[in-house]
Amino acid sequence: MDAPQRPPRPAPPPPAPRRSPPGPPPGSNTGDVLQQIMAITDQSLDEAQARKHALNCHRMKPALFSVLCEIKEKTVSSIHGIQEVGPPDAQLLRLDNMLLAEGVSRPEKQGRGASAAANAAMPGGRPNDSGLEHSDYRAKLSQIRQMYHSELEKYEQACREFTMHVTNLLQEQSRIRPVSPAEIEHMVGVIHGKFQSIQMQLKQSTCEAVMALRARFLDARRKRQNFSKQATEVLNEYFYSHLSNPYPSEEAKEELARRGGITVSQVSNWFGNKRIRYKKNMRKFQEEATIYTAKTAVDATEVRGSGRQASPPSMSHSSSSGPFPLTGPGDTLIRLQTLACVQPSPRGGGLLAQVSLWHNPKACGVPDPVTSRPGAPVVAGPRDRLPQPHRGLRKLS
DNA sequence: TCTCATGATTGACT
DNA sequence: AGTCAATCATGAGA
Repeated sequence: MDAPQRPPRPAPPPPAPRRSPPGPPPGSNTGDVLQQIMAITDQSLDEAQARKHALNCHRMKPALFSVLCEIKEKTVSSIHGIQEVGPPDAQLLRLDNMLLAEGVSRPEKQGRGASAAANAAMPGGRPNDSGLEHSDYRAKLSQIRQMYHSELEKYEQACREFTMHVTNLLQEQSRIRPVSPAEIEHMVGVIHGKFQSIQMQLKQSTCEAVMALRARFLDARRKRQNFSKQATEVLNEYFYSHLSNPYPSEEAKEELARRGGITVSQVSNWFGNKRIRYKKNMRKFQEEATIYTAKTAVDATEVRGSGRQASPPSMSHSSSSGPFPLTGPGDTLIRLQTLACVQPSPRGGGLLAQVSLWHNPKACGVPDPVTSRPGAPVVAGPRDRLPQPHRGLRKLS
């Protein structure tokens, strides 16, 4: 079909009925065309409706419509090119993968990923480590997940509604202007694309939130943070009340961790550090030892007085030296050493071995390192260490 | 800013 | 696997 010679707008292209209006035949000059247009605008509403109906019923209408659609499609695609269509976004994929790995993408019930991430984030990475931090992390992750899903649902709802609205609108308009199904589909694609970019922003900010959360918990493992006073007291109390054998069993460690609000790994670290530092510089710890052993003695007295146990059973049975009545640091060792000399253990190592290994490899008769030889390292060198009976003892306990 | 204390990490050892 | 010893890294106080 040849292009109309008159201006394309504002009148719809009525090829056939163009002949119907009275007046001069289709003119070749612009004046005639303008006059026709003016005539149309001057028509009453009824007349216009009638003409519209006539146009819709015209036998050439379907053919004309499809041709116009074709032309329009070509024009539109040449203008927009293929800018809307692109490969699946790699970044979006990455975000999806990360959210999936973090357990955020899953619906509310936590998946394995969430708990795995939570475990990984815990200091020591143990599933049973520190319920406090664990639950805190999970709670925050759950909050993020909830927000993410609620926002996602909102966006999807809005997208559905908007798509439906635009589709309806285009279908409505297709009665009066050339709108092909492909164009509607394209429009829907454009809308989805726009909403997808919004979704990506949502995913991105969710990822950021998760990363920040992880950083807070995961990096806390590397970042040194002083223990609370409560934790330090609990650990010190155990250490000084088990000075002859400061090797808590797994159960005792768990109990200490629970009471101090720290992890089992942290308890192990603490005891490792404490043993070494105590041995290296006993003089420095003398005051501390006095305080804590005195405290323990007071507690023990209270227990005897009330007939009740002050500390959990696992704390006292975890080490063979636990139940000894302690009144002071020096007193502790003297009593233990004396006892060890008098009563050698039938197991070969026994208390003597514990005491001598921890404080003095030469066992009895050696001055108490805490009281008599302050500052002097009694410790054997790293390579001439004696065997460690606590291992076997702990296995037996 | 310096120093000390202290929790965490690492490699070797048993 | 648990521990020791050395070392690192960082928080806290002077």
